[in-house]
Amino acid sequence: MADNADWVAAAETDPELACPTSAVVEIVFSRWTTPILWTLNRHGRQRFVELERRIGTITPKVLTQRLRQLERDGMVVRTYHPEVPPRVEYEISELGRSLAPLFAHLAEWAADNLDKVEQARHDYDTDPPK
Amino acid sequence: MADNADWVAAAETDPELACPTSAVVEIVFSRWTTPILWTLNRHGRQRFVELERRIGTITPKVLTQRLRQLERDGMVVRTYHPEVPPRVEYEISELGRSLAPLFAHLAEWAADNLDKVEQARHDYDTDPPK
DNA sequence: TATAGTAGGTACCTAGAGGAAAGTGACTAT
DNA sequence: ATAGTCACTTTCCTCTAGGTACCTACTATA
Repeated sequence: MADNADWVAAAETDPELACPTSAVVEIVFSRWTTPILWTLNRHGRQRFVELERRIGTITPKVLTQRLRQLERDGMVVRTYHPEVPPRVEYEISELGRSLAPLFAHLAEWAADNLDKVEQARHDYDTDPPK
Repeated sequence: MADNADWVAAAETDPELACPTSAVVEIVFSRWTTPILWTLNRHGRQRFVELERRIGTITPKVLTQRLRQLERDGMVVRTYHPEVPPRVEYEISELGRSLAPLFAHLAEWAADNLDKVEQARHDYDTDPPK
């Protein structure tokens, strides 16, 4: 069903960019967005510092930037509690959750094919062309 | 089927990065790779300049870089014909073609949800929080 | 008194990605 | 003799994503 015909058909919708997925790739797969969405989906509603600690290597500045972007795109819902100390909670939106099957698909492809990529890299590096 | 359980199950495979899809995202969705793979899949085996013209805005330097990377990752097959002028043909590999359903899935999500993202952005911009 | 915790904001800096433009080599067509 | 083709390569330059470090206000705790 999701075969070559789908791909070709979808391509017709945006002939000028030669790739109808460019827009969605920028939204969904720009830097840090997958770990953030993944963590939010995995652990449910959580606070800024929890997110920061779970992702591990992200800096607060960048985490804020990405969360704002995801909020603007409607993928994440931010709830501010005006307390002291301040409390802010982030959760994935319905739109964000609608990516779950896609992410699962991606994870499945990775499980099936990542070792092939590794193998190809090894082959290329041990016997470089020309 | 591809629901929350899949997502969670996949997450268990790489606890340290908090996101099992990071690796595959870098391989498949790094800059220019989707337009290149899309064009290769759409128009079949083709030469460097054809690719260049179809993608439109890419520079030869970057196109070469991305094609090398895709070749190393086993997504693209390069064939060199030592003629004058030189002739090089690129085609998508079997591994690359195995991404087709995933890309179709992505295009489907885009068709269903891109306008929601647009709407969310508009709402955010016309009535910014706080 | 001073320190920690929270959710950021701000200023500064650097590395690296990517663009522009020209060059290359070997041959062909005019 | 000159120009053109192809598939790059090289050089130079810009831009920006992202990192480091420090700052904010307010309170509870030691």
